[in-house]
Amino acid sequence: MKHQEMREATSRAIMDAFWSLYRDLPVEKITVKAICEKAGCNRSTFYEYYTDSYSVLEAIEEELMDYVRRKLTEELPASLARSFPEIRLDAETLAPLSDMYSKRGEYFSILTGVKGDPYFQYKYKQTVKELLTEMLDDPAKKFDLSASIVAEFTASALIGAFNCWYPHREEYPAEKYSMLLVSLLTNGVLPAIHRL
Amino acid sequence: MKHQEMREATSRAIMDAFWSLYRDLPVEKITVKAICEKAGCNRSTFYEYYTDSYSVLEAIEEELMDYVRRKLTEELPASLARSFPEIRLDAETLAPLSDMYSKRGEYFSILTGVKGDPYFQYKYKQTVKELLTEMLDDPAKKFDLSASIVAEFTASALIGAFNCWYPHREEYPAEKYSMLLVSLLTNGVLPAIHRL
DNA sequence: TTTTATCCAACAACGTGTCGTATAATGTCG
DNA sequence: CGACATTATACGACACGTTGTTGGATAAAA
Repeated sequence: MKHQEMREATSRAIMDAFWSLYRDLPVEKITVKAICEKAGCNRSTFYEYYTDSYSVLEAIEEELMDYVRRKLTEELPASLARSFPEIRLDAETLAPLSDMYSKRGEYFSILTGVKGDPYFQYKYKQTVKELLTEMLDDPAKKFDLSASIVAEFTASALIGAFNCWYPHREEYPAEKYSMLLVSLLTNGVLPAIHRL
Repeated sequence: MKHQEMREATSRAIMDAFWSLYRDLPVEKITVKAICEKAGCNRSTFYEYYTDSYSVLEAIEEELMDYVRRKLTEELPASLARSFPEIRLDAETLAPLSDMYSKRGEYFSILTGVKGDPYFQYKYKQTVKELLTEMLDDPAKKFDLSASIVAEFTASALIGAFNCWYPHREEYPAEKYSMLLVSLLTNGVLPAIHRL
């Protein structure tokens, strides 16, 4: 095997080992030793790739965020543009989103869950917020605190709702879920409660 | 000083020491040693009160949640009842909330922030969700997944919005903030964006 | 032949949790 | 009131595990 391939393979083995531990344990309980035993590499080797357990988590998050950024700032806007002139929030238009969640759902679910990483939530929300504020007509409003609060409100709501739905995605169809979301976003929470 | 008073004083000194460290550091960087140096007690003494650093955080959260529960399930419903027959979401009616946030705002801000504790967020959301689902007319809906998603959506949104607003509370009046929230809840996000 | 990836063993440093013991203040009971 | 038991805390010591580093060995790749 070539050296470059080996580096990537080892780096990935460490990431995967970390993740399989992270499914069950909080970060602080995950030792470098345990990671290396799972990854099948020497503990010294670990330190040639990462500085500590947390830096593995960061690397995983960074990789995921690259994926998210591609989906949210390239594929989704392109898909929305195709629905021109109106913005149709239907299954076809939102395909990049459902694709993203079906492929990486577990990562989101765990990272934003009870034993997750608040710093990931922060980064994720930042990206969602950027997307939302870019949709504003008036560029001056982008730095407005009200706009910022609305964006944060929305991003948090979407993440929370996803976390609630994801474990039940088998019984509760994705179609129904995204319709509920669209309704919540366009009409507000209070009307939705009375309509339940 | 009486023994009981001493116990409470020591316990509180440890909590306060922990919190003053927690303002700057993530939990995993907070050692029992550092807590005891700040609290001015021996490390052995620490273990007579708590099992580890995390259990101090839990105690702080538990105390805060008791306060939250009292505000949300006693004072707020009482205040809402006084606004009978209509539910007025004005400053006077929402006084228990603004009181809570002005007194414990820093705790919420840090615990639900970037270096915060996702488990606290979970517990906090649970309480908010309980409050929201209790407001439903039809008791059967309480266990409905849709209702649960709407509640989670709302609770997450409120927490996120608060975190965004809190650091700017001096420039951005609480009145304006709560009006924005009421508008977001009753009319939805999308109309609010166009109205910004 | 040189560079590179990994392995291995050993190291000091640090934090952890648990002891046993000491001491002083507090509470109880005759 | 005074003797005794209880309690909160202090102190020092201990074995243990994890950490991050280092120097040297091996084997494959360039």
